[in-house]
Amino acid sequence: MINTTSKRAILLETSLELFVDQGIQKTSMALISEKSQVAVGTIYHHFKSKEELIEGVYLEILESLGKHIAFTHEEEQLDFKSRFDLLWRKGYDYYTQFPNRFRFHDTYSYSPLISNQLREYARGYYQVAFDLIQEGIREGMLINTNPVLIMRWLYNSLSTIIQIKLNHEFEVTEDMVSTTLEMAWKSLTYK
Amino acid sequence: MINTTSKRAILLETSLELFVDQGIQKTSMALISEKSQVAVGTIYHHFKSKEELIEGVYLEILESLGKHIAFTHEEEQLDFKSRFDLLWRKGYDYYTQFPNRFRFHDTYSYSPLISNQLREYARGYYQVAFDLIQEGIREGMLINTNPVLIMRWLYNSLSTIIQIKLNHEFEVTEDMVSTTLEMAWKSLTYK
Amino acid sequence: MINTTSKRAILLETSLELFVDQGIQKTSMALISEKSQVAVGTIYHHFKSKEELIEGVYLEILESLGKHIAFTHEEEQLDFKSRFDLLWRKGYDYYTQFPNRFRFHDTYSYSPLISNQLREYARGYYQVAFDLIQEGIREGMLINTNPVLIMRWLYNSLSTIIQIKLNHEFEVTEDMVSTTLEMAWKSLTYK
Amino acid sequence: MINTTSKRAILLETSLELFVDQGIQKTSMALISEKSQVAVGTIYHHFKSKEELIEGVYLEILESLGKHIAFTHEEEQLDFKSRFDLLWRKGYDYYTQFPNRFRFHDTYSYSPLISNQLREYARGYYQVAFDLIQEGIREGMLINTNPVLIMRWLYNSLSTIIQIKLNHEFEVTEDMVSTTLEMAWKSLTYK
DNA sequence: TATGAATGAGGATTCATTCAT
DNA sequence: GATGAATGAATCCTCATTCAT
Repeated sequence: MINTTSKRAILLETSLELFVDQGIQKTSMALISEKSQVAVGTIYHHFKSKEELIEGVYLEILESLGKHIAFTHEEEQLDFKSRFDLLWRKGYDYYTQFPNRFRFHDTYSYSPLISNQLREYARGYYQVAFDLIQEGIREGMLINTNPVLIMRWLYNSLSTIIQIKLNHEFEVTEDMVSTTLEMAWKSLTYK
Repeated sequence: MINTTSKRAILLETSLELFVDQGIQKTSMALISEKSQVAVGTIYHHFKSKEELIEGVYLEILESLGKHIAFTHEEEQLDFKSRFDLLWRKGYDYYTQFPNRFRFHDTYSYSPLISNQLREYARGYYQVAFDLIQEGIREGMLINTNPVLIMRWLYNSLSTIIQIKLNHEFEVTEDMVSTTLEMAWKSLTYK
Repeated sequence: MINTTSKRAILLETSLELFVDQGIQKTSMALISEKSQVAVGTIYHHFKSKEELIEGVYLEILESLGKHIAFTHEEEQLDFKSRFDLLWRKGYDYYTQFPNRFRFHDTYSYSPLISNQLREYARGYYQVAFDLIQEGIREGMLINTNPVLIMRWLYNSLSTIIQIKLNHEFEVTEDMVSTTLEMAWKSLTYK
Repeated sequence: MINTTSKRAILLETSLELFVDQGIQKTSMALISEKSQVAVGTIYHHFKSKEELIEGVYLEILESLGKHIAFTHEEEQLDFKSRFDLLWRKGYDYYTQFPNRFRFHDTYSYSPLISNQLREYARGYYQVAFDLIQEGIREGMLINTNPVLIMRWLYNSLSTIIQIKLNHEFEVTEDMVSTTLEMAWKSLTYK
């Protein structure tokens, strides 16, 4: 049983790497089999189809992200701005720690390979972010516009700095990261 | 001669549509041939390979964008904030007018299907934006951080609202658009 | 396991036949698949490419020839002329028994479809012949000229009579075969 | 008219070179067009099809060979052995002077790309050789075996030394050439 | 569960040939 | 005659998926 879990994990990890490096469609099941040292037939024991494997990768990323950004009981007690910063930083940490997960999410989350239904379902994993945004609006801390817009805006602010970091376009200093966070905050608050 | 030009244009347009609707890799040359009413062999007469066709689509979009966002001589005379707004609005107009071009750019510009070299080359088409950003920093109108970061930030601000509009997640009002623009401006200026 | 071996053999045999009958290039993989009752994909399971299949046919022929012409321990004891005749006869037998193998070798062994490297490698299979030639020269039984020249000369002597036999240009009698062998011997010896 | 002739000649020469270098089937009409600087359509003005172009190359070679090996009136007066040597030498000269013609003939004259009918027809070009052989048999200068066998034997003797020369397997000295000629003569005569 | 040989539809690309200019 | 854009059948090869072991 432990082995099974492990094979599934190996497959997800190998697939993620190949998907990101050469694109999902160029990555054949045979290649995944070879790189992961798992027979093709075995892959199909764990995932009914390539589509399900892709979905598996997607969900794994979001589930893991969800766990990473969840607030502890203590953190829940912090004031709004602190939680806002904390959430953003947690997202930044997560994607920085797992660059391939970021790349996958950034490239494929809006591609035709991920169904709307799945995207919808995955929203649950970052409900915490939505809740925070809605609280902010309700309490007058954030500007009163559509939460979906704010959600995307926040993701894009994260994405901006992480893309630069991963593409090595120039060195990203801690200063720059906090600048970016401040840009996000400033743009979402009144004056 | 007119026909030749026209065939190339038809191919680019049809390809763009199919690429965006079903993904580049799922779009076969045979399908492009069928939808565009141009024989497969003829496609290869105009584009050496599928790869070159993809690049053609990419460059066409950016070249056309470049023309659209260029400032007229009169516009050049406007003050910084006016030009900042104008550029953002032009980008918004362009992508709103050509939704498929936006979708293509947003989905594929950072995928492995577009080479770094090509991306580099295409940068020339939106040099205008870079110039404006650099002027803003120099003149103290924009915060003093890396222009590439600001460039991406601006693109992401545009992308945020356009994605929502195109995905019909909710109705996007003119009010919302100007709010987004203001968010971008506010985040990039001192106080 | 037996089936696997068998499929490879069937493919080599079918390919040989088609290559000889209609030319290598006119023989499509689809046709080989059809005639051999082996799916196209399966062919590629056994041979990475058409090129490798061609090489497989070539090597199979030479390897089998090599086994056929090898001297037994007893034969090794015979005098030079006997072994010379024996080798030539063995070659004649082999190619007469497997006409397609002769045709393939005769048509393609010096075509651009067989790489120099492969040709070089295959030389090992008829090292026996080279050894005999060198012994003959050393012992003064054969004229003292380059062994490669003699090797080719011998092959061409064989080829002459087999071509005629296979093309049915006229009936080839045992008398004619031994005449040809004597022509070869006479031309390679002093007086 | 002079230009026309010239284009035809250029096409034949270019085709020959490409056929020999990469194989007939791998040589596309487009490539011939490019290398010869003659538009594709123009090729089809001179040759109805690729097949006819191949035949053109084949016939050109044999016709030219025929002219080269023809005896002058004076040469006709020489004794048999002298004419035998002369003919062999002329063949050797011709193919040495035009290596590609040799390679083409050697590779393709017995391939399925040259029809039996054409081969038959081309025989006329080297009738001179047949005549000499038949005279030799009649006069008791050559062994009494089938002339076709002798014809092939002679061609193969030529081919042996030319192949070695062209493949640069080792340096071919004049000594070696005359040795080869002597081998051919010795093998075809009584004692 | 695990394996990997077998499958054949489908993909990108080539190419001999035609034809309007 | 000369040109080269246009054609679409045919080619080599890939690949998701199945299944007997």
